[in-house]
Amino acid sequence: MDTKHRILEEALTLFSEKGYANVYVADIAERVGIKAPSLYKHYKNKQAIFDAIIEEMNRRFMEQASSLKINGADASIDAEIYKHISEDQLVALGRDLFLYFIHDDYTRRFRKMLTIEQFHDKKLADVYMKQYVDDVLSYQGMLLGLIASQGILKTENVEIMTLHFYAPIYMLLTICDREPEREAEALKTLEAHIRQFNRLYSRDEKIVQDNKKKLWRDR
Amino acid sequence: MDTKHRILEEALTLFSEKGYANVYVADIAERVGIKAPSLYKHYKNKQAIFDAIIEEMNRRFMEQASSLKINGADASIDAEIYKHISEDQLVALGRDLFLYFIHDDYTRRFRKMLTIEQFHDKKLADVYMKQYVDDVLSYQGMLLGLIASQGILKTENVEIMTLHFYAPIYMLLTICDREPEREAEALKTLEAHIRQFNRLYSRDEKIVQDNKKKLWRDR
DNA sequence: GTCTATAAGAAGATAGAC
DNA sequence: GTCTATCTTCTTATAGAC
Repeated sequence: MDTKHRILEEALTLFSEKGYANVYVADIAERVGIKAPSLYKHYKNKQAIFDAIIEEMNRRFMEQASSLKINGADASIDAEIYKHISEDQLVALGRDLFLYFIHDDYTRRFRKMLTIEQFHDKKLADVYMKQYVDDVLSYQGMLLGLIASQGILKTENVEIMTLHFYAPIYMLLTICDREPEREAEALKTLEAHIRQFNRLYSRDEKIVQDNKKKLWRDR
Repeated sequence: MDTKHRILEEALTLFSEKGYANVYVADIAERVGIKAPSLYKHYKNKQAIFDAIIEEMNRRFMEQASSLKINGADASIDAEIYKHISEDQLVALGRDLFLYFIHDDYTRRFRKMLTIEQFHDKKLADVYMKQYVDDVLSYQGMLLGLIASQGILKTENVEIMTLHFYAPIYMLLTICDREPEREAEALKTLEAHIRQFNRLYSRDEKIVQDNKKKLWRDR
């Protein structure tokens, strides 16, 4: 990897651990394996490094969003997929979302950095909210809406249903960001949450019971 | 208010807005109306001011916790209160919790400060989690457990039920901490959430309860 | 307890050789 | 592009008068 990009990588790691103000240009340089003054050949100053990180994140985020839109637009395909969704698939849906957020290295570091710096700059707070709250609710809402339209779920308010699905996942995420040692516990809670969510929102208790029996067999 | 305590107040305000590293001793002094060197007659150094804030928060928190325990211990009184809880009262319960967290000045500033500083010191992360996640879940879980034991709510897993009740509130709280202009929207969502929560967990929909009762007894 | 003056040191950034 | 040497500025903290 070229030096210019390695600087961003190491800076992001340090910013996510200590926050912008507590990271010194010399720290970043040391990690890259150069001296501080050399760093100024690649970026104008410390702030420019931070800005470049935000810019790269925006780029990645746009990419992701546009790829999601392509899938989301073709609702006929997604509807087919979610028509016969089982409880296990719903668990997998939540679990995948959770594990992506927590294990994807770039996402994790970027989220931590935003958490620290969000009150320093309102724009960062807005980016955080969009990326980890609003857009996820919007996307998950579309999926759950599809499932509901298939008559599997109750005809409650879909927005609130999506909140009920995602808010616990978000909470477990904030727990694991701060106390990574609780990840195993969080995964158990996550599964219990989604199974209970499914029981509550299922239109037919019998379906739930059948799924349970099936689940038991499949173990 | 005496100077020593005013220093804590102004420091907390500044730390919650900019983070420890971006607040200069001279900033705190200016707000108090003295010069920086005078501040050192009250506190040994900048870190001592921060530590004193944490200490005072611990004191307040202990007070609160012990008063909660006193009420919580006398379950017979609480049970009486929650025996005939209505949906509106449940909405009020969630709304009060939300508004306390968001409008209590000390709590709000302290939570913001912890949010910024949590990754700098693991102890702070633990304090944050205890105060805004674990202890709230524990207390709300006790209340909802009482209500459930009165036969009003479904006999689902109470821990998960509590997560379903509080996680959306927590999420709305993080939204409003970052984007205060969304408070009105958040309050509407909060009410819709709790009413839907109540519908989902209410037993009086015609649901086959006999098997579940058996399950509950056999635990 | 508050002030002015100032020491001590940290950290960002530049100059100029290689 | 990287280095060493150095400048500059900012910030904490102390000294000592009042």
